[in-house]
Formats: sequence, C-alpha cells, structure tokens
Amino acid sequence: MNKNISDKVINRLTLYHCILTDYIEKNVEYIPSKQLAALLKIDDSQVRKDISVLNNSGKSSVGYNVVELRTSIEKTLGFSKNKKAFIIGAGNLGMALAKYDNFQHYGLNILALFDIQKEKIGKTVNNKLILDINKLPNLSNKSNVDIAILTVPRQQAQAMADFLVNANIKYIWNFTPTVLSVPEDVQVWNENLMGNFLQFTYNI
Amino acid sequence: MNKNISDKVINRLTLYHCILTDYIEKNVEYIPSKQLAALLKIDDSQVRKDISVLNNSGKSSVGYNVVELRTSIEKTLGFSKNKKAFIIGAGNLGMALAKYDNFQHYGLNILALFDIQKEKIGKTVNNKLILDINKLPNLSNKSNVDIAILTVPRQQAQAMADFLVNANIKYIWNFTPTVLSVPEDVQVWNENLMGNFLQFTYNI
DNA sequence: CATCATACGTGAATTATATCACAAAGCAAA
DNA sequence: TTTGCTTTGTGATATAATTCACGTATGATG
Repeated sequence: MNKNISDKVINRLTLYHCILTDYIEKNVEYIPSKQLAALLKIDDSQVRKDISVLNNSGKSSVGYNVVELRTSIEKTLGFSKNKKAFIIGAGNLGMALAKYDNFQHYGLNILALFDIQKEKIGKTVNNKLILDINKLPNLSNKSNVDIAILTVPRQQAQAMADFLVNANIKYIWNFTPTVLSVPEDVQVWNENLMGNFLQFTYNI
Repeated sequence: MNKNISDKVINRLTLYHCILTDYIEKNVEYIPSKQLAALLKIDDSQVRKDISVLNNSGKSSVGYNVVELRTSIEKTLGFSKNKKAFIIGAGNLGMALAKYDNFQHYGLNILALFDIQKEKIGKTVNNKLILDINKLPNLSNKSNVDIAILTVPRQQAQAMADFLVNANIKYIWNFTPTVLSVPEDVQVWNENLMGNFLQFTYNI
C-alpha cells in the first residue's frame, strides 16, 4: 500500500502536473509555488504543503525545478505502473475513450472493449477489438485485468456491475449516472459528468 | 445569485438524484436517509444535513418521498434552467458528448460544435452542425451562449481559451489536461479525466 | 561581502466538513 | 391508546483542510 495521500492533494498534484508539462514545453526551468498557486487560484502555502508529500525539494528564492517536480509527481502517483483495463460498452463514450491515446501517458492501457450488440462485435476501434461481453470473465482472468471502464446505458449499469464483480473486476470507473452497489472489496469511482456540470453551472 | 451551497454538498445531491431516479423506476415511494447513506458509504446524518438545504422535509419513521425529494434537488440545482452551450473541438470526445442526449435532462442544450479542420465543417453530429471556429464570436453573441465545452487537443487549449474569452464566453468546461489561464470573471471547470483516474487507481 | 528580495518549509490558527448523540415525531401493533 | 421501534432534524463535538505567519535559505546587486 502506498503512502496515504488525501484525494484533494492527489487531485491538485495532477493539476500541477498539467502545468509543469506546459512549462517544460516552454523551456522554463524553475517555477515558484506562488505561480502554481496563482494558476489554480489557491494559496501558495497549500502548494508547498502538497509538494512536501513528494520526495522533492525546492530552492529558496528560485522555486521548483519543473522537470524534477514533474518526475516526482509521476513517481508518486504511479504513472509508470501499467494499469490494464477493459471498456464496457462500445457506445459513443466508450469509443471516444478507446480512441483517446493520451491514456497511455498515464499508465492506462486499454486492452479491449466489450458489448452485447452482435453487430459491433469483431470490429476494432483504434486497434482494440470489440468483444462479446461473455468472453470477459475468461479474458480478465487470463490477462489479469481488474479495471473496468463502465460506459453502458444507465439502465444496464447495475446489472453489468454485478457481472463485472462476478468476473473478479475490482475497480470500476463509472461513467454512468448511477450509484452502483458493489461488495466491500470493489472500488467504484463515479465520474458523474452531469453532476459536475451542475456543480459548475449552479450559480449561472 | 443562488443560495450558497458548497461543492461537496452539490456533488452529493447529484448522487442522491441518481439513486432517486432508480428508485422511482422501481416504484419505491419512500427512502430513509440511512439507505441513501449506505449506498454512498457515508453517514446518514450527512444525508439529512445535505437534504436540509432543500426546501423539503422527510417523514419520521418513513423517510423521504422519492419523487418530492428528486424534484427538490432538480429545482435547487437548476435542472430546468436552459443552459445553452457550444462544443469546441469536434474530435472523438467532442463528438461523443454531442451524441450524449442525456445532457438535455439536466438542462444542457448543445447548439453546435466548432472546429478548425475544413473537412469537418458543414457536417452534422446528432443534428448539430459543425461550424468554423471563426463563426463563434458572432453566434455566441446572437444566441446568447456563454458556456463552452472545450475538447480540443492539449496544445491548442490555452490559445482557444483566449479566443473564447474574447468572444465573451464566461464558463469553460475544460476536458483538456490543461490548467487554463483566464480573467477573473470567467469560470473554468476542469474535468481532468486522467487526474481522476490517477486518484482512483492510486492505491492499486 | 553586506544588504535586500524572493521563496521554501512548517508549526499554529482558522475555517470547513463530517460525525455523534439525542429530542421530537410518526407509524405499527397489541 | 399505550408501548416500542424507526427515522427525522439539528445543536455539540470531532476531524480534516486551508490559510497565516515566520524562521531559514539562497540568489542578486552594488
């Protein structure tokens, strides 16, 4: 088990990572906490506290070395761990995610998609096969996959989650607007797009 | 301006909404806070506190009327406000979002997509036209659109954000792995998919 | 090399969020 | 209608997250 870092800190670290990637492209060498803070509209001491969980140190009166800092974040958050996953549901969103090559930079490797519609099965998306959902238990076992990206229609979400749990899937990245009911040892991350949108636009 | 409700509360309200929708379909009439809490693995008093910000009241020894509660949530979070938006970038993700009809249930109305690639312009996705990005300022002004859903490649994100700000866009739903720099009066919501994934899989 | 300005690192103080605990209300059943 | 059980609503308490404040380090400048 990793060092315990709260979700909020991890989330900010990923945002720092985005900024650092930009700065590296721009050939900037150092960035002070104040600047990171300004971009995220948070306090600079917060930035320094977050960074203090990494094994990284900044330089007085200069700031942080962007390359080193980015590497520290990648190391801590496990960018280089190879995380294999299946996409469940080859609909619009599932297809879009399958085509999103950026995932690989973050260690996420999508091996295949699964669907129930016979006419989709056998086709490929971005070199990834769409397979019959019934083949999943076998394949997840053989390829040691325990992450599923759930993009099926809302009405089928819980039934599919049950199926996945039975197939020994332990992590479900849930893109359906559903609160899934799963056993203790299975983790669900609700992407909850519309919820986020409502949060975002609440004050409009 | 709306009553002030913290992001955390709003987020949970949207999850309650998902659960309630399920329960309504299952023809359940009442749900106790304890049950909502169990599904989200939180404390039941938390659920009651959240609900207390709505103008809704539960019944002792019975729970909350699911239909009433859902309506209260929708009212408070502004489901019925018509929020018009443009999708910027007709790539995989942009297209997928354009096809995602579920948005309408939440008051989000996507009027059109915009892109720079000439070969995409003029085509339609789910009855929405893909237009030349240069037409945006005029159209956003005429149609009174101030929400943009940003799905362009990372490298173009900041430049496009600048362009949008100039076109008087005030809300940017940012799907690019970038921290955008915008003026005070412009709101950005970072969807940060990969960041969420890393949070989710941090302990794997 | 002395002075000034900048920026890190981190305890202390503050603010926000979540949990506890219990009075009051309402249903069910004898 | 009385007793027992369940559940709400909410102050009090506990925990978590953020901001403040300041000592220390380092680079720049005259």
